[in-house]
Amino acid sequence: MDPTEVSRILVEWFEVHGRHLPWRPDEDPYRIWLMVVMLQQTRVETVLPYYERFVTTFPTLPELAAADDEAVLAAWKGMGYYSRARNLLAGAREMVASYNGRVPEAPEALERLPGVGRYTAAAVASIAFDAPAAAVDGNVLRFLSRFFAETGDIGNAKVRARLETLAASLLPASGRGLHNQAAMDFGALVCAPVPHCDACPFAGACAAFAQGIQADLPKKTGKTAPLTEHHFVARIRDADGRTLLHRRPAKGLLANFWELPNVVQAGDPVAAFRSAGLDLEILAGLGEVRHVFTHRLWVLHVVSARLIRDPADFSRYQWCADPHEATLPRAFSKILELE
DNA sequence: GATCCGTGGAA
DNA sequence: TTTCCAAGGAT
Repeated sequence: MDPTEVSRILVEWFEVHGRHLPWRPDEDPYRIWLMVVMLQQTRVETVLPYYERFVTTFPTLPELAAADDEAVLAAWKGMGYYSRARNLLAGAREMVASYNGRVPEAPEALERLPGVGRYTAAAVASIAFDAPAAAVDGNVLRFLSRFFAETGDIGNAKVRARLETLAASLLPASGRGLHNQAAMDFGALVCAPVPHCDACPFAGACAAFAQGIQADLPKKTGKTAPLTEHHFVARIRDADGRTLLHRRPAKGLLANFWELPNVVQAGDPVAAFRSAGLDLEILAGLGEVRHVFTHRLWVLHVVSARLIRDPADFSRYQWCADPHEATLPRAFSKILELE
């Protein structure tokens, strides 16, 4: 099938069946950049309400650039991968400092911004400026690997390069943003992990379908199972009913977020917390909470407790009257729901 | 290249 | 219940 024909069919499919995101061709590149970043590893349905909330809080690029870290994270709260929010803020400030407060048009310039990789640069440049760049995300990789019967591992760099070349060969002479959106949405809705070949306009041209191997593609290496970690978590309240919170380290998992005090499970809770500098009287067991991250499974053994004396260094602690109002990560808000 | 970084929906 | 994995990027 001719590349022009492939693109035409994709765009026609998109016009009828596609999920049109809340932007217009002439809309603010800032909003397109924001949306594309939010969509990284996150489903469209999940993103939409967050997007509305975020652009209401930060309607323009200069307003985002002028915000502080806390406000941006608060607007992002609940979407996960929080480095995206920090990079967004850093990127906005860089655009103000180096690009006259505008989103740069060239994919190469975009890719130099924090949090913008090859895919995001191509998506923003094509959608906002009709740049000739192919946006190759997971959906497109799936569609291409099936359409061309690429049986190599899509995690392999050479295989990836082949598929990116094929993606570029499908780009139309104009309307690249529409083409890219169509290809991604087609991969999400039709050429899905479980493919809907009965509803696919390419069934007669798809090399994998011809061989009956479409369900086995794309090939990818198995991921390692998440590491299981057991923690004691303490719901510690003072005489006024306030809950003790602890600020996580500045780097790593859930960096800088407030959490309920917790320690790796070792021996009994009293000894484990004491080795972390907390002298507690355990009042009761509150149950168990499980939380899965991409590469980690937390099994949280929750107790209620009373603080016998303040920790020597209280700088990373605070008493909180209403922890439901704090920006606690999901793993810890689950614990508040135990009671 | 391998690992880290969240969360929630679907099968 | 478990498993997969989604409009990926940084290190």
